[in-house]
Amino acid sequence: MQIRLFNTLTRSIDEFSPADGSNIVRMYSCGPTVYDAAHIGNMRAFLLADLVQRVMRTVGGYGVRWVMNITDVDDKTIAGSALGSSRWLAAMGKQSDDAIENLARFTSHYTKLFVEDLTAFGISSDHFYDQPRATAFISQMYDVIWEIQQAGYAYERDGSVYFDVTSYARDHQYGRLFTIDRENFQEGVRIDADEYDRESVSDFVLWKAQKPGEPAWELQWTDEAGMRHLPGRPGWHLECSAMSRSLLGPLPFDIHTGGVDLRFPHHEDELAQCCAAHYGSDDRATAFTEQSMVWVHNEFLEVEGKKMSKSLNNFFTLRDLAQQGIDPLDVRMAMLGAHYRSVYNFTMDGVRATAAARRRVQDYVWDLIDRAQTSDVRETSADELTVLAPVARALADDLHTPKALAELYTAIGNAPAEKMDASQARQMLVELYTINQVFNVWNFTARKSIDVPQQVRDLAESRWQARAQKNWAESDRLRDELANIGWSVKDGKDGYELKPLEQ
RNA sequence: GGUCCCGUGGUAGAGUGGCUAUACAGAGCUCUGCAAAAGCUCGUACAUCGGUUCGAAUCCGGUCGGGACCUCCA
Repeated sequence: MQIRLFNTLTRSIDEFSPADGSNIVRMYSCGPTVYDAAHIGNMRAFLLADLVQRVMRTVGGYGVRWVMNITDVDDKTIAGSALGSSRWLAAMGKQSDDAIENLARFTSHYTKLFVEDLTAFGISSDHFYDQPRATAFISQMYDVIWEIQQAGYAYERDGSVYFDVTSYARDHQYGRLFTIDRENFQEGVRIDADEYDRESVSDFVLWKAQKPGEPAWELQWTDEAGMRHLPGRPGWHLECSAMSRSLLGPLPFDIHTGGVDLRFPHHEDELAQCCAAHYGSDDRATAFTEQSMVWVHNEFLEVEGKKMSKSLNNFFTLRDLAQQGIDPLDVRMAMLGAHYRSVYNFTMDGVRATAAARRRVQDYVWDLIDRAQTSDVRETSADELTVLAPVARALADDLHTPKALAELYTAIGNAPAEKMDASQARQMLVELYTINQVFNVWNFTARKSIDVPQQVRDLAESRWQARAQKNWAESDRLRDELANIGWSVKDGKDGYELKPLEQ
């Protein structure tokens, strides 16, 4: 099915097709900086990335080569891993004298948490082509810097190397993902000019000089002053340029995802680097200078109508929510209830409502499995869908998950399980299973049989006898007794069903 | 200061010139000894003030409110 996506580069909803004409979508997603556990705002961005790649597979029928970077070197990770840091945890082991090793221990701790969070959030490790760490691609970053220098857009100052935005902007368009008012740039409220000594405030760092005690790698740099080694570490944008072209090249690849805040400066600078490096490389004759054909950005979320912030005490990680008894998959589905390009208002009531809706559909799935007398179902092509075709169409239309869910509920409402025969139920299961390859919030294995203690069985059996004798008082008494020990009983026509009471 | 987005029923959230999305919650009904589940039915919302129009939640302008970006934040 033809997929349409809003592209920040063109500012319009465009029909998607892979740049190289193949059936493989090459996609790069900005991942986390691993200095802390990811909060739900971060998770929304990763969910968008997962949604894109799942829609590409299931609705678009493509194969996907999906890369999500893990940033394991930056100011925060360096500060957190520094000797004597208050953020160093016992779980990270003992600190050594080697700053790079400390950085690696610190970041691998949070990388592990991150991978666990992804799994809990319904994002499958199997779907990744790679989750590269920045520090594993230092030499590829040297190459990018070298090429940018060859193109004439890099200069060194006090041991740091900067990207010369002014020169670049003379030759190429700068401000493609975000309208930049360079006239007013210097009046900006958050310029902290003392941090860098660069020629222009709009220049950004490619290689940041080492400060005492910091982990550092050696960049070999040659200019009019000769060749020297610059101990330092990569600038923020550099890793993404280097890793995306290393793992997804040749450029352009197809889709780049991230949060709206990354449009500028991060993504703007990233694509400028790729473009600049291309002009300094040996194969500049090749036609493409573009990094990615499509750029997809998700809006932010608010919490109870307010910006999420630590000072407002509304700052949540998935782990915080899990401690309050909230299933991460309910959070996933709640987020999918809002379009990715609109601000999503995360509320506790909203998640509870979503949990109820999710459970209702899950019960429907289990009812279908009972009817179909099998849970052995496979994914079908999105083009083969019948009753759920409108769901797939909504997903193909710029990932319109709220509309897709509405269509799903409508379709389910039109097809009650109790009116289906086995083959109808099987067909519906196949369609739901296929759609769930995108949503990934429902379970298609048969309803779990519950271990019922003998004592409970006995009480329930006595109650069934009492009912048969129309001894309603005794029956109700036994129901209360069961409730007291945590079990509910649901009467059917020729039997009853026992379930543990919800906590 | 500059650039830009948004304000919809109790809640969440689509729609974007005429045809009351959808879900959760709520009410009524069917079924049922009762209960639960399931199914059916219902509620007529679009910040505010003006304007354009036969007709506006939808277009235009003002006001109020929330939010984003403007160099390391998803």
